[in-house]
Amino acid sequence: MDVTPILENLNDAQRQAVTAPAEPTLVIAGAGSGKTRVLVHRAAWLIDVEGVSPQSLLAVTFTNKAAAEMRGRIETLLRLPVQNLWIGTFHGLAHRMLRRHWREAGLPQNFQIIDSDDQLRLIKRLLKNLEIDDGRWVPREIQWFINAQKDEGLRPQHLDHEGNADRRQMISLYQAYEEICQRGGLVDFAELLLRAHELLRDNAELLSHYRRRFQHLLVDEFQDTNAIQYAWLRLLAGDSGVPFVVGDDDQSIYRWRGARVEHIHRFQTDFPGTRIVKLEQNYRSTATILNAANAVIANNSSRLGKNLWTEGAEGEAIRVYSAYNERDEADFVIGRLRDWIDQGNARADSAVLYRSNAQSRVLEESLINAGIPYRVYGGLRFFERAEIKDALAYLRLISHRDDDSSFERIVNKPTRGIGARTVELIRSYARANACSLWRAAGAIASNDLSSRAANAVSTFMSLVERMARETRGLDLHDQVDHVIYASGLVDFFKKDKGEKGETRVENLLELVSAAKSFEPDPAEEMTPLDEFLSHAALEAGEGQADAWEDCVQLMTMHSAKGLEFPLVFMCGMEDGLFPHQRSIADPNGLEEERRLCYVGITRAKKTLFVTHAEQRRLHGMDNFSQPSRFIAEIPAEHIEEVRPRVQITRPMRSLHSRQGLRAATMPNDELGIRLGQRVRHRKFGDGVILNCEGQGAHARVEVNFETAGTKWLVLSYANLDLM
DNA sequence: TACTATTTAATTTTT
DNA sequence: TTAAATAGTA
Repeated sequence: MDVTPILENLNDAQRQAVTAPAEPTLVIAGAGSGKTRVLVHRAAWLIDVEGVSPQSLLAVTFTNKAAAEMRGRIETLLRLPVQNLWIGTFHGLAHRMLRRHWREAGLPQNFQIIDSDDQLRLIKRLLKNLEIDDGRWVPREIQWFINAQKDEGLRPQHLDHEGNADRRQMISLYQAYEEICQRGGLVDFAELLLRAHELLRDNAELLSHYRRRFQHLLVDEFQDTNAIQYAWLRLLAGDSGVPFVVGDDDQSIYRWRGARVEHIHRFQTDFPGTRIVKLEQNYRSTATILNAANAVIANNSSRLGKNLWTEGAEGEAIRVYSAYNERDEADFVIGRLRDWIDQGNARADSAVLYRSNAQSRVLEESLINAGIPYRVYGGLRFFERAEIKDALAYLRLISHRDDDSSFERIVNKPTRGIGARTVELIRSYARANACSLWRAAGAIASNDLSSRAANAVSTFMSLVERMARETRGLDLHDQVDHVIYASGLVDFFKKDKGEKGETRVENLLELVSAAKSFEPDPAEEMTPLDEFLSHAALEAGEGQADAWEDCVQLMTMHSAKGLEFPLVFMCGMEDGLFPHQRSIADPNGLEEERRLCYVGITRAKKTLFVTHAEQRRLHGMDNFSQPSRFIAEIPAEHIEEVRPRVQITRPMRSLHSRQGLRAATMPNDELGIRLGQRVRHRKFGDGVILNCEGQGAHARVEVNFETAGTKWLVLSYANLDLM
């Protein structure tokens, strides 16, 4: 057998991992060390060389995109399509099992998946039903609580209120939420995992079937598995399954949503004799960038320990720029981007990273002004758009009349005279009789409603029945097409004035094409419609379109994980922003921020700019902050400070206040600025001028405040009062 | 029911 | 600042 294609171009460590014997294996893979590569080649090795049937392989990835990419790469390597190979996210795989064994899992055959938005609505409705004050019991917090419990594998009955009344209430809300979901055949994301775990745990036959089937379990991004995912994996592996997991403890950035790095440690005790392979050679970044990243992450405790190295060049120094404010910061970024583009580089090879989404705004404004095309990652995705969810709700109701969450969503959309009063009556009937809203509506329409309301309700119900009848037997996309018109949604959004309505209609039409290109899996026993609906919930689709255009990439550092760019900017590197204020006090939080910083730095292949602003407008308030402590953690020899501020001669359009304009044009002495002058600042209080430099718009003064300490302030922004 | 004024709160996000 | 949710008004 010729194994060259599978092993060529692998380094020793990679090869060792790929060809490891059938024993539990933990691959610690640093950033840019060829992690995905190892997984792909491992799968190919098992199939092609070890003769393992694709059917005996289970591969888990973090996102759907990663799953699709992995499948593609395995097929390319093997030069044949691999059927019967289960690759997917934990959620996707759990879903698959639940569909196959819905009966054993205690679910209705056509159970529906709800996303976090649906979940939140459901919780809000629940609170209203129980007449619980949603000011004291914040829906988001309840949602958070429920998901956190599920992530840990805990049902309400496992929870103890610990004598705490608030906690007791939370638990009973969790319980009530579960009952609603069960009645409506609704399954949220965490529930998929929890059910799938219970399914295997409580069904010895199923468990042994799957254990026999899946000999090899490949897991990507292992550091980001949560408790229930890990438990499922361990259960599935049993004593005979061979887990092969790949992860990087230094890139664990999702603790806040249940991920536990500790699983990397635990893996070694749960699977005695685990073989550990470390991938430390980096093929992405320059030595400078790697050394900087290594130095930063070295400040974290309890690491597995790993040092990235490269055979590549040292590369250029990391450039650090201190901006006056966020606009100056943006201007700086735009200037460097211009240089980059002028040198003939692709815009798409550059990325601007930030800690929180709010920071993108200023950058976007400047990019628009400069006429540089850009794309912002994140935000609403296709299947999350309101109009799409409306259409899906109709489809779901057609498939599943008892789906309360869909019922509520579209019962009066487009408006058909079923107002809050009527819906409230339906709700209370449903509550009293423990039935679905659909049934309640049917029961109530003939008795308890005013004739007008009763009429409206029965019109709605017969509309749904009619759509169900008329779409029966049609192709999926014809069903969708029929529903968006028959429901009146298209006309409803057409009436919306302006571009908004137009885009909504376009999106609805796009939904029809999505249905057209959707390929149902013949192996599944669901109807194509149900399969499409699950797909929509499980895979929300791409964010923005125009992915093909050559443009600058804007995203948070979280969404940058797994990506790489020749040119990278890390913006807003200030204490309070990054590390974020809410993480600073907690050592665990701070370490996670540091890992995020590590992720950010290691995105850069060649050039890295780090910027921070002395003053930043946040929530409408001016804030002054220190450069991020992470900057100080980068060894000085890798840093080059950029100081173009003396030459800046841009017009100060950004000045809003009259004082600002005056300060921008008048010489300092006329403003009364001299050493020793007492001044007052609205935030820092009283102080004395110690020093000053520059004239006009760029004049800065050093002030020693009585309470806030010594600070450099830009005169035109600081709004100092003379005393 | 729809529009407007007021209040409130403000990481990170995939499934 | 601003976006979203809520309360109040026509």
